Amino acid sequence: MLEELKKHYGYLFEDQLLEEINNVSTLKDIPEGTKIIEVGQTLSKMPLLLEGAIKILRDDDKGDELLLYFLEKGDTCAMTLTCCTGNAKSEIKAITEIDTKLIMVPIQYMEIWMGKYKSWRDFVLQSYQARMLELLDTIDKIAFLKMDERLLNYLKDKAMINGNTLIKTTHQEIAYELHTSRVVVSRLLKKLEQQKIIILHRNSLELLNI
Amino acid sequence: MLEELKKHYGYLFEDQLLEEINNVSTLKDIPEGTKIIEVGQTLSKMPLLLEGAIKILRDDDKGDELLLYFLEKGDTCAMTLTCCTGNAKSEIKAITEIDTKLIMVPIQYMEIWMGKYKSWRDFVLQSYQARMLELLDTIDKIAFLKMDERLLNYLKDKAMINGNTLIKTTHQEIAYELHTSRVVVSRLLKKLEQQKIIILHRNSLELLNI
DNA sequence: AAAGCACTGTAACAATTGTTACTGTCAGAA
DNA sequence: TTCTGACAGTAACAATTGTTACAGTGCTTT
Repeated sequence: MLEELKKHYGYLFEDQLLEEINNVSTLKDIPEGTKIIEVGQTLSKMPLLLEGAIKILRDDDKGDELLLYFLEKGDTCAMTLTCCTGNAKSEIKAITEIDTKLIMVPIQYMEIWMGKYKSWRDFVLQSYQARMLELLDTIDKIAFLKMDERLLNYLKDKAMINGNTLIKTTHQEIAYELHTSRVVVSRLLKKLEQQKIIILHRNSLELLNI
Repeated sequence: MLEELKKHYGYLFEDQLLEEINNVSTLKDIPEGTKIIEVGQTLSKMPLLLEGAIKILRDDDKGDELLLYFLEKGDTCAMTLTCCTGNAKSEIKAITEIDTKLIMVPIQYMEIWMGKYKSWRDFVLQSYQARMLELLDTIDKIAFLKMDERLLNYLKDKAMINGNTLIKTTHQEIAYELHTSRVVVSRLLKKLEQQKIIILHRNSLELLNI
């Protein structure tokens, strides 16, 4: 595990910290589509991504859902960080977008390392900042863009994360993540197809003109 | 100034830190309606609120605007915090909502105190967390609520912050902050008046049934 | 007093988004 | 093969939000 840690976090953390992480953490391989964090769940470990991608969703009590952003390798879940400084319940839902490899660190080390390692402090602050900017970006998209632009945006993000212009998903799933209805998604996707921006298949679609 | 610092931050910071803050900071009284931070502005000081309230707005290049949240006493601007860990440009606009008293701390101390004082670390992390939750809340409102609900929500927040159910503003200003049009706001306000939830005046309105 | 200006009310209409309903298609299960 | 259920296409309509245009009202300035 130390090898992989060094590969992905070696440029951030000193050897001593890498070793500490290695000593207290567990490595996990998680298949695509697995729910790893639920809203309201109490968290005792924070994830550090090695490979793969995770989608972070907002979920409210009435079944409303909305995609916030994706996490990639080198990222950590800032929402987990917040759990160490106050409320311990998750405000979000996290699902692996593709097969993912990550390290779980017991959250008590978060605080310990904050005092001990500047590199860890910087990492935590940098994570907060990155997630903050992602949230702002999400707000921009919801507030300032129309559904057709949001949809195209979503497809491009998805293609990027998956490293593939062939996107395997259903109209219903897209509708959930953009918080709209399946019919609206079908309608707009059809328009995108007419504009030769995508090609529609069953259970998948293809993004052209990347 | 030390007196006021102790009054508002004494329960958070140890005496030594309070004194350090006192030594390097400047106290400012800022009248209502003053723009204190603009989008794209480079920040060299971070504000700590003593009295008053500040509204934080998202502003894009095309003149779109959106209210994100309000800051009150004891709060700091997490967006300023992000400037210390990477990009130095502000992503947001800040305007005093009422007369405001605050301390400006040169940002280089942010990093210094992070290593030196646990209480400062906790404060910074706690600020990040609070602002993160505010942003999530903002996203909930934009994504899941209709304009009439958002409007009422906005009016209640505004009344709370000002400590007054008489809200002095124009329909146009509300429209900007909710990112909609003046006509829509007028229309919905009229409905709220018919439902006996508010009373409309010129340049102001009154919130009933608090 | 008259003019100018910001603010509000309202109508009429357009565009976008949401909803319901029904149809056809495809893939896997029985 | 037939049945079933998930998925996609489409029409028709409703609701919400955005836009344009114009009129009236109160305040300030000239």
